[in-house]
Amino acid sequence: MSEKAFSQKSVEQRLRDFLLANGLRQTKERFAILKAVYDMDSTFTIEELQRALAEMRFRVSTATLYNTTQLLVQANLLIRHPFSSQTTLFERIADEKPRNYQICNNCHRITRIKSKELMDGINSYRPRRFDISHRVLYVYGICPKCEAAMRKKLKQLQNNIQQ
Amino acid sequence: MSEKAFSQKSVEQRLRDFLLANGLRQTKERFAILKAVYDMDSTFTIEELQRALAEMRFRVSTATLYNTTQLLVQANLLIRHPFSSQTTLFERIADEKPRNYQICNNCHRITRIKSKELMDGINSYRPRRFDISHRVLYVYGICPKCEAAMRKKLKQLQNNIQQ
DNA sequence: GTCAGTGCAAACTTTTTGCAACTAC
DNA sequence: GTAGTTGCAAAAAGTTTGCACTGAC
Repeated sequence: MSEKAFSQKSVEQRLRDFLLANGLRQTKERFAILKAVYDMDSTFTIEELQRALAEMRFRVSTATLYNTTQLLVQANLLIRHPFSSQTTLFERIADEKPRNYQICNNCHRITRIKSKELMDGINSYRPRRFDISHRVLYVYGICPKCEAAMRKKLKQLQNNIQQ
Repeated sequence: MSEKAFSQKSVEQRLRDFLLANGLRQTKERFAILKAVYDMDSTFTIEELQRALAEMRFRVSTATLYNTTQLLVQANLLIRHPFSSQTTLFERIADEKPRNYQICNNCHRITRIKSKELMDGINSYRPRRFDISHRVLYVYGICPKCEAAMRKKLKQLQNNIQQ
């Protein structure tokens, strides 16, 4: 599915189309998981997704969750994130929202970048033979908090040497 | 370490400085691993790094590899990638090289994007209170190969329905 | 009725941890 | 000498797999 077609259909319809196009079945699990995914408002893990479904009184096995999230990623309804070390983080694909993140190398805190200029800069890239679903930018560095902490530490060390 | 200071020092010197600034020891393991990392020319896993070190006749434990890669990431000498599901992929930080990747949602093939315009668009973002080490852009979508395959599949399906 | 999809549990892979031994400072 | 580091092995965490059962088509 191309980027432009995004907001024109409901996510349920998009899933239906995807399943049909690929000869896959329309199971209640898949739609329940889709709903749960779109009820989450930030990034989430498989485990959190399972808890959310449990609160909806919908039990699904872990295996199905793994299968289905993979499927939703393929259907461009879900995005799979890098940040964390062990666990995979997911996030629903919510149309126009810019997906630009700032990540601290030290404390690993993640913040969204809201810069129209940056967004435009990224969106200006339009390859000919590659049907883009979405773009994600990660800006790594040291956040102000950690920077201050490091500076302080270094200063202490220098004082120790001088003594 | 700020972006500008990048190419001015050798990687060994940068590691030395980082260790000093943080009161950490200068062990032969850390420098051997750094060398191995900078001898790799593409992305690599922990396991591949261990093999590379073995070829250098340098044995290190897995635990040390995990510790040290984490340390190198903090020192802005190494970057930790998202792509793969299970295994973490690493890549050395090699200065000016653009880190813009195109990833197929279907076959997961990764290609580097070489677009000066895009690079400039991304680099124009300069936050005030965040010391950037590097930027990574991931452009997700469907590659031409998979697009063709999907189109074919859909066509076949439609033919089946018509029969 | 058939076969894709699901649940369950076991297996597997990757990463982390605890502790004794080592070594940079 | 004394911590910070390392190696080893065991444990933990996350993900995948095999198989029997279920339900979408």
